[in-house]
Amino acid sequence: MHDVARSAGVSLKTVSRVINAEPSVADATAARVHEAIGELGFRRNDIARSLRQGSTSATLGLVIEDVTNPFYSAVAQAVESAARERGYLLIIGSCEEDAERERELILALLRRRVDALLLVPAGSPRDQSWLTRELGPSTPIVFVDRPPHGIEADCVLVDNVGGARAAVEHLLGFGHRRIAYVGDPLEMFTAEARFSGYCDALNGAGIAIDSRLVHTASNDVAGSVVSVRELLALTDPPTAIFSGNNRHTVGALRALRGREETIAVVGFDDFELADLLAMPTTVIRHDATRIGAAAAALAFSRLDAADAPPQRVVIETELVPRGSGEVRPRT
Amino acid sequence: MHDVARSAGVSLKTVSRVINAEPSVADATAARVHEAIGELGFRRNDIARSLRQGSTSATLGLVIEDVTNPFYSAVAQAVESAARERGYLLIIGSCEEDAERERELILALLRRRVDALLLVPAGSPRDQSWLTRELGPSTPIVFVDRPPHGIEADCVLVDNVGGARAAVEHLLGFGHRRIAYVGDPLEMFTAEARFSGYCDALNGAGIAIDSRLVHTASNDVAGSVVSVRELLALTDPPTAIFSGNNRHTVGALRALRGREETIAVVGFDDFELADLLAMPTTVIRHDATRIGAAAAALAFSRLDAADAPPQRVVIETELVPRGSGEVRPRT
DNA sequence: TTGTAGGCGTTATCAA
DNA sequence: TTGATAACGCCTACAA
Repeated sequence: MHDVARSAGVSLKTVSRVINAEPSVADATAARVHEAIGELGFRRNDIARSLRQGSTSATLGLVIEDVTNPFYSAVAQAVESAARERGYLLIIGSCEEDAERERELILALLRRRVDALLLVPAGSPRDQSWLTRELGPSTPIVFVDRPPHGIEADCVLVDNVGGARAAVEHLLGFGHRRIAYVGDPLEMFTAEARFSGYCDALNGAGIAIDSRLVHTASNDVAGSVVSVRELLALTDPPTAIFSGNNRHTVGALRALRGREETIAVVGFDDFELADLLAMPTTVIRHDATRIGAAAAALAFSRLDAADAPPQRVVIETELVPRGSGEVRPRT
Repeated sequence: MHDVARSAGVSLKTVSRVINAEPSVADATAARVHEAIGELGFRRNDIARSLRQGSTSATLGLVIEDVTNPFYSAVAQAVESAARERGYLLIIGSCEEDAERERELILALLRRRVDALLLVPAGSPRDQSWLTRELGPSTPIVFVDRPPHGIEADCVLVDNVGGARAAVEHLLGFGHRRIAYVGDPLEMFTAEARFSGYCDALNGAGIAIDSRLVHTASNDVAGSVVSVRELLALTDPPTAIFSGNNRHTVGALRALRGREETIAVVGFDDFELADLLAMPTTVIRHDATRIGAAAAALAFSRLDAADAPPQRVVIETELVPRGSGEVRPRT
C-alpha cells in the first residue's frame, strides 16, 4: 500500500479511500491509484483490516465430527451458503468425536477471532461449561444437532424423540413386537433421545424393553454390522430393527445383505440411494440443509443483536416409507 | 495483553514471551503472568500475530464445487487432516461450477492471506491465467482433479483416460458393442479425458463412435436421468452404459430402476452403498482421500521450498466388479 | 479533496 | 532476565 501510494504520488489514506471505493476522491487521482495498484499487483490485506477494533473477521467457524458424513456435509454446505450471502467465509474443522481435538480446534478458531462458532459438540463428556470462559461475551456460539450443557447458547436440534417414536410405531403397526435398537451409545444426546422415543413407542404398545435387543456401538458402520449379526444370532431374534442414524442404518443393511430372513428396518436420517437399494429403506427424514441454515441464521441474529434469551430451534421429522419398514414379521 | 502486562507488573514483551513459551523468562515472572492471563481471560490474537511480515496465517484455502458431493467431501477431509497435522486451519468455499463465484472466493481467500490455495477449477472457461497476477510469487496453488490452464502449478489428477478405457474394455469383454457414454459436457477436463478413454477402447475393438450414444448433461442427477431415458427410447438402444462420474451413475441407476431391460452399467467414481444396491454397481474406483492428501502435501512442500518445477501427481484407478458391469447383452 | 497522527494486538530488535 | 520502541497493513478521526 505504501508502494502504491508512492507510485501514485498520493498518501496512504487516499489509496485506502480508492480501495474501499469511498466517494470523496477525484477521478483523476483514483485513476492514478488504480493504475499503480494494477502495476504493483497490490491486494488489500483483510487480516490487517480486521485488526481494527470493532471490526469483524467476517469468518465463521464450524466444528463438526467429520465432513465425510453426508449429514454433516449437508449442514456444512448450508452454513457456508448462508455465510457467503453475508460475505463471510467459513473455517471448517473436524473433531471426530474427540473432545480434546474439539477443544483445540475451538481455541484455534477463537484465537483467529472468528465472529461466531457453530459446534456439533462431541458426545462425551457432555459438558461445555468451559466454553463460557473461553468465548467471552462477544463470540456467539450455536450448538448444532446436540444441545449445550453447562452453558447457555442457541441451538438447533432435530425432533429426535418424535422421529424415533414414529419409526417404532410404524413398525408396531406392521405387527412387529420384537424390535431392536441399534445406535450410538446412550450417553450421546441424540442416541439417548432416539432411544427414549423407541421406549415410548414400545411402552405405549405395552411392550417391555428387552435389553438383549438394545445394541449400542460406536458411530461407525463396522460396529453396527457386528451388532446386527449378534442380534440375528439370538435364539429369539428381532423381527425388526430401528437404527439410530445413517451410519448404523448402513451397517444394518450391510449385515442383512444376502440373508434369507427378511427383517424390517427403519433408520433415522435419510440418505441418498436409500430408494435404490436392494432393500429400499424406510427412514426418518429431516432436512440437514435446514439445520445448517437455521444454525447460521441464529449465529447472525446473535451477531446483530446480542441480548436475547437463548433460542432453541427444533427441526421436525418425517417418515418416508420405502419398503424395508413395511415388512410384516414372519409368522 | 496490555491489561495482562499491567496486572502482572511486567512489559508487553514479557507477556509475549510467556504466551509463546520462550525460554528466557524467570519462573516467578512467568507464574505471575499466567495468573493474570487466567484472571483476565486473555487469549492470544492470531490475526494480529500473522500481521508481522514473514509470518504465516497458518491457513489453507480450499475451493471446490460442493461439499455435498462425496468425492469432494472426502478430498476436503483429507486436506483438513493434513492441514491439522501442521497446525493449519482450512477455509472451505464452494463455487458450484460458477467461474465468477470461484473468482470471488479465491480473491477473498487471497485477501485473507491464506498460505496456499487448493482449487478444483470450474469446468469452463478452462483458463486460469488470471491467477498468475493475483497469486503473486508467494502463494502456491495446487490444482485438484483438473489441471491448470494458462498457469504453471502443481496438480493432482486421476488417471481418467486409463480408468475409462478399462471400464469400457470391461464391457466389451462381456460382449457389448453398443455402449453409451453418459457424463459431463466434454468441455470439462475430466469428461473430455474419460470420453477419450471411452473412444480409445471402442476404437481398439474396431467399433465406431455412435454419436447418438453419447449423452452429456450438466453435472446433476436429474440431467442424466433424462439422458438415460432418451437412450433407452432409441430404436436401437445401448446394451451398456459407461457413466462419467458418481452423479451420472446415480442418475443412470435411477433411470434404470424398475426397468425390465437389464442394461450393464460401469460408473467412474466409487460410492458408498454401491454394493448394496438392487443392481450392485461396478465402478472405477480411485482414492479421493489420497487425492486430498497428495494435494495438501504438494502445497506444503511448495511452502517449504518454493522453487521446483511444477509437479503433476496422477492417482491410479481400479475397476471394482460388483455385478452391474458383468451383464451380457440380451441376444 | 487530500493528508497526518494514532492505534488495532502482536513480535523483533536492540538496549538495559 | 527484562523492557522500550518500532514495525506489520490498514482504518478512523481530525486537520488542512
